[in-house]
Amino acid sequence: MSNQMMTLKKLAELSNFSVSTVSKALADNPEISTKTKNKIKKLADFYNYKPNITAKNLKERKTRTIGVIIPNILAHFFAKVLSGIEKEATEKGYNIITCISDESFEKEVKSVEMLANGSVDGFIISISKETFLKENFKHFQKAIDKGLPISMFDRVTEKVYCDKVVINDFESSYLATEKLIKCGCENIVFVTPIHDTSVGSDRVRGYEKALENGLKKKEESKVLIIDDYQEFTHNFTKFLKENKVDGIVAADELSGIYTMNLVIGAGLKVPEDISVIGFTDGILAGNSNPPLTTIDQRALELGKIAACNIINRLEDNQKETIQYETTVLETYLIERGSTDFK
Amino acid sequence: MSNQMMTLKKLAELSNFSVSTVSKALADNPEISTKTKNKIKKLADFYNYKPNITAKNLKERKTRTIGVIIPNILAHFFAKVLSGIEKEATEKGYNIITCISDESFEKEVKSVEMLANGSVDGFIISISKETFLKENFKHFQKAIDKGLPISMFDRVTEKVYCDKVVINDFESSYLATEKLIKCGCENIVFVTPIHDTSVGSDRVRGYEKALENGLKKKEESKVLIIDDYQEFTHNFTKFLKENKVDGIVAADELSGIYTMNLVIGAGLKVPEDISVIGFTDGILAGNSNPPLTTIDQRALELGKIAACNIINRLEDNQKETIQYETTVLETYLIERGSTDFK
DNA sequence: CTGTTAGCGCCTTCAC
DNA sequence: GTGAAGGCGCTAACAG
Repeated sequence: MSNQMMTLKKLAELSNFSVSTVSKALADNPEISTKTKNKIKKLADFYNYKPNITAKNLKERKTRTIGVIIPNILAHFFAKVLSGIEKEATEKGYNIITCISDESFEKEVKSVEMLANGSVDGFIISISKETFLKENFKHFQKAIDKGLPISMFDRVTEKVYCDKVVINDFESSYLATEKLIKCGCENIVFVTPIHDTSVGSDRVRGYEKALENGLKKKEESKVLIIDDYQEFTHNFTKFLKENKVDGIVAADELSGIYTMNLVIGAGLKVPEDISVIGFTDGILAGNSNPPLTTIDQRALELGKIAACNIINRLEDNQKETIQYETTVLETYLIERGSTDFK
Repeated sequence: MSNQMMTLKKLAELSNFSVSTVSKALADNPEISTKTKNKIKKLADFYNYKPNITAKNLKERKTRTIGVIIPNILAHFFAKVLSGIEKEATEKGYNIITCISDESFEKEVKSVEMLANGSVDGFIISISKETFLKENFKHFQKAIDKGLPISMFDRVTEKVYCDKVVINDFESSYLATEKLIKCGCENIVFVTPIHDTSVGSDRVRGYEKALENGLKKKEESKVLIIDDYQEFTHNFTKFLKENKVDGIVAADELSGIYTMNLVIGAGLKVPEDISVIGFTDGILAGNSNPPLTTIDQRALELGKIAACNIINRLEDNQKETIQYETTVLETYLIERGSTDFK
């Protein structure tokens, strides 16, 4: 904030009115005469006066700013959700302060605590991996107890009572697996870099259920967890040699593309030898070779709804009465070149 | 901001000390006796007291918040720069408010104006396409005149006098083109979706200069501008049929990948028939098929330096004396499968 | 119609 | 050692 800003006080001195008259005039208060209003408005305009937001915030005890805490911004999915949030927030006159937890519990806690000191009116959060591992959600509860509502998206937990928006991960994963089964795949593996998260486990369950229902002969599910891509490269290539695989469901976009490239690198063909489906309809999926069939994660809508949820909550006056809601978005399959009927 | 926050005043009532004593005690002011300090600190701890940032900001006339205005967050390059900014800012105790101009002049102006009312202490900006087209940079100058410094990155303009950080776009593009010439390419086209920007025109110049210096026979440069990808798909496919092309330099990552896919889609081989080089070492380039040779744009460092620039400026007291600087980062070529010696 | 006063929460003289 | 007072910039209740 600079110190050469025009203030009501200076404007009052310049115009020979009192501070409150100036304030009222600029607010178009009917108490003030048109003549005075015009005089003051002209002056304010001339000096390019803009009311100081910080002072206004202090007075009104709100900031019209939302804290957004996401695990990672390099994943296209989160970038897209963020753009959805930003758009909605801007339209409704809110700013967003973005913090990246980088999948770290500690950073997440710090970000919440730091922003809970009056910097924001509420939060939009997608939970970090480490937080799921620790099963420690106290920092969220503390914020809520302080009067700062939270709106969660995608990675959520039933341990915290607040508004949430997710896609139907179980069904989506079921759908993807079923699609592969219909394509004739009989040895389908599930690849996941997000095994510890809520969405990760829902997607595994959907995959397993689809196998259980769909395949004639009983086939055990195979879930390959990615902690480190280097390591995975080695392990998966080995796995491909030692096991029959004809279908892959990947829990996100990058792992889908990455796995597909490993398959191709191993001399196999996609989709002829192995079909691949990923999650998130991002920039990778549309531009890979072959293009990746995906479950659309509806990132923009997730962001929009998450923002609406928190803003409604903030602007609602009888806060106690409204129940918290979990919105579940339906998804659909976008068929591209990485899957095919055989 | 919630209304159930602990304040100095409440703490004063609870402890039977005055507000100023409580304030001093918590600030570890030596005037206060150790006994009182301990008593008050314990109480503050118990009630999880955190000083209200807004009030502090008003008092100190600063926000420790930086406004970041970028054209687009879905491009991996900008997401990466943003993560670099966020990291550096967080470490130095600053928050960032992010606005996405979406390449629109109007949104950019609005964002600057809105944040210039006391929401932020300064700006980090990468200029929108439309702003370059309009050649109107007054909104930046106004912010600076108000005492809000600006730090620009990547897309900059010499019309505004402020700190800047860029890569050596001319040389980088020269390098990329030269590389193709060394590979034996003789019909190299330049593809650009950012023709109107500073970086866009520098890269075209680098390409043209390299052609001029490197090719034996005089070959005219061919710059294909992408306004709309749909349209480009049609035009470029036609262009490929009607013209001899054996090398492509793309001004960013997506256009590189996209063009490569069009080449492959037309039945040609990369790199055997046509070599391709793009800009930005992003997630697309590393995972395409073949992987794309690129000029690394050093996004993380750009973000870090842009953040350092603005923070140094904000924390510097004899503002007048320090000259504005433009930092130019060297780049390097990351060779992958889309180029090859013939 | 206009001005005085008070207060949002914090910090910082200055007085006791 | 502790407290009272004033002010950051704004708004609003209350006088005049």
